[in-house]
Amino acid sequence: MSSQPTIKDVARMSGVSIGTVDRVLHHRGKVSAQNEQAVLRAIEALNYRPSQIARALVSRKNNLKIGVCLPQVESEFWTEALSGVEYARSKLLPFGVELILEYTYNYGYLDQREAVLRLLSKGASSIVLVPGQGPQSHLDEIIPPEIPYATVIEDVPTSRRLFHVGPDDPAMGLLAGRLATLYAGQGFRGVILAANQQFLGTQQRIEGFRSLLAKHNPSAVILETCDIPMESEKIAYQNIYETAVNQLLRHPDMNVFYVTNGLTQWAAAAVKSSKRQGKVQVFGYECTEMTHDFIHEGIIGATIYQRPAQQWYNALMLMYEYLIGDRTFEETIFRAECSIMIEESLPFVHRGGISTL
Amino acid sequence: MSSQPTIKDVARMSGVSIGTVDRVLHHRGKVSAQNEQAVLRAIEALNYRPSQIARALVSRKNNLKIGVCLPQVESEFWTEALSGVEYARSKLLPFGVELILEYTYNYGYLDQREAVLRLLSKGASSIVLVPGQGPQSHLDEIIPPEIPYATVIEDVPTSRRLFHVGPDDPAMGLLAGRLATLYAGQGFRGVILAANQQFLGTQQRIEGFRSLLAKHNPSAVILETCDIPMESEKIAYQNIYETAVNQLLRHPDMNVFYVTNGLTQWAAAAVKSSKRQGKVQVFGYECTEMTHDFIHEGIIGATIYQRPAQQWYNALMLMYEYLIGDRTFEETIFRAECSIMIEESLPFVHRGGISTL
DNA sequence: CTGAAAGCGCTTACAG
DNA sequence: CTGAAAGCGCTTACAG
Repeated sequence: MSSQPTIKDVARMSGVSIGTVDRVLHHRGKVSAQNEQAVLRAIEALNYRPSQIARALVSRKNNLKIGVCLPQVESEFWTEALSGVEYARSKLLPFGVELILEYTYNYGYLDQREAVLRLLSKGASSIVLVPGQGPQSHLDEIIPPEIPYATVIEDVPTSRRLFHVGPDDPAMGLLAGRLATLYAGQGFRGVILAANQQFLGTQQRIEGFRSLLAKHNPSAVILETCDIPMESEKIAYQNIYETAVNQLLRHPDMNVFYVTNGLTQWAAAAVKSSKRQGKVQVFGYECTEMTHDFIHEGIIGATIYQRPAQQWYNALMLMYEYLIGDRTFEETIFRAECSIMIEESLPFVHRGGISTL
Repeated sequence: MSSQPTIKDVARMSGVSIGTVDRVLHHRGKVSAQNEQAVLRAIEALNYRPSQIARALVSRKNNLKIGVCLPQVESEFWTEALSGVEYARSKLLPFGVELILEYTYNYGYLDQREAVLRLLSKGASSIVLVPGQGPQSHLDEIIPPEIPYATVIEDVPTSRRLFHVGPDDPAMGLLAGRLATLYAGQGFRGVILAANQQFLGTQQRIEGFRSLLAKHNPSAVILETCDIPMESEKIAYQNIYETAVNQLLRHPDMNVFYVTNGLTQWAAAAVKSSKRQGKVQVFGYECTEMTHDFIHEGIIGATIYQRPAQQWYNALMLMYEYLIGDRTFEETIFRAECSIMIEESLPFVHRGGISTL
């Protein structure tokens, strides 16, 4: 029942001033080995934990700045990611933390370099970003070594990133395979529409999808795997739509589309316009108003929703906890919790936002 | 860009001391009408919001006490609920909020009356609880009108509860029906094991389950619906196990068990011991280490996991936000987000805790 | 290397 | 009715 020990208790117990306790707490300044030991012992003995509240109150004046960098493209996926950032901002503001946003406009790393420089010039002391495409080492080269950073959505495991928050792509592929198999059953004849095939995640999803079929639905046939060019999101819409239309014409007997990313709804639109609904069902990812409707209509059988807002929120909170020294990472990969969107599960999922409201 | 206004800014703008501002903020003490107006105007003009951080630091001594009342029964469901309460406690403690726990030992309302009285005598100024069985009005009678309260898991919509956090039972029934249909397909021959049939939620789940079958799997046959007595959780384990064993003997051609609650794993155990795995698949609710294993073995096809820890955490945070005057409720029902547990979705779900880690 | 002091934004006695 | 002061537990200059 006695209240938590404070820095004062530690100071008294170890016979030093609270200033010195603070120094050993943060490894800043010099402390004699003797005093350091005494303080460490006292912390241990009292099981002292610094008060986040007091820390936050003080940091009201230092103003921590976390830089955020994500693609600005016209899609609901990134809009939703942004809403996670905004939510984190509102939670962090009272703790004296400022979020600074900069955007990239394509998935390249040159663009990203510019964005990172803008963040740094605005005073960001740490960064959370979606890595662009480029050499594995590009993040380490772009971001100065004293700036801690973390990745979201896409990982660069060989970089010095502090941690990564993102989906488990191989598992997402397996799950998609299972759902497609459950709905399409034995007569499975599918076409894969693969966008962003240069991304490791896309490859892993396809691999997972195929391996589930191989194991649990051996009679399933994959008629074709089509690459969807993705220079921009808008062009990608058209590309996938047209590709889907063509595939439907080419394969009168197909009954499944598997789309490897959030473009799922456009393949569904193609199915609808071709009047093949009821004959062809779409499986893919993410959750928008359109996918919602297509699921109700039965054109989309299921999607797997990776909750980008939640991922961004989690990533920013983790970075904050790290910055205030409250958190270390033994495990550096944090997997997104995904939701299975089928007709009967729609009522359970808050679309477009954070679940912890 | 300029930082948040503080109480000092309000004081300066309205030409009074911060003490006076504080008085109007909390309607305590007497303030001249003139000064009160000035302060109110300044608050409005600056859009001033008191810092929760500073407030928390001051109230290191606990002023707020939230009473919590839940069943203490030997089951992983309630253990998990408790872990949500503990998590909320750890988050709330630094803000000077104390959670007081009292348990009920059966689902009756007389027992609950005692628990509530104990909470009140310990100084609870608000209550969050799982309503016991009894007349719809019993909560309003048990809990004094000046004490705000909220319900979790089970609702009493006609009471004056502030809000309710709980699962959407009809939808959970539909979803279970869909999952069973996807796995069992056309030759569906099922037995329903219904525990706690006196609960409205149980009835709604069964209703949902049946109606999905009627609509999407008309050839499905429900062989029997068995009531499982639930005097205590431990007795219920045995009851459902024995009932399942008997049903397996009676119906050599059955291939589905639908269990209406967290006892799912015991029906699965019966299937396993009868050596009917591969022939009979179980569908039901919640997620424990045992269900996890049974899903891997294919004995359980799917469960729907309502995340009791998350529900409790959400409910307590909502109550806190209400108490500090930060929140009003236009909508009073908050639906639990449920997860579909099938073999391929197991990697996505953190079992037993809070997802926002 | 170390300590004393100021201050983060608020609440709570205490004096007028 | 009102204001000035002390203090919640920290961090950050500033002096030794």
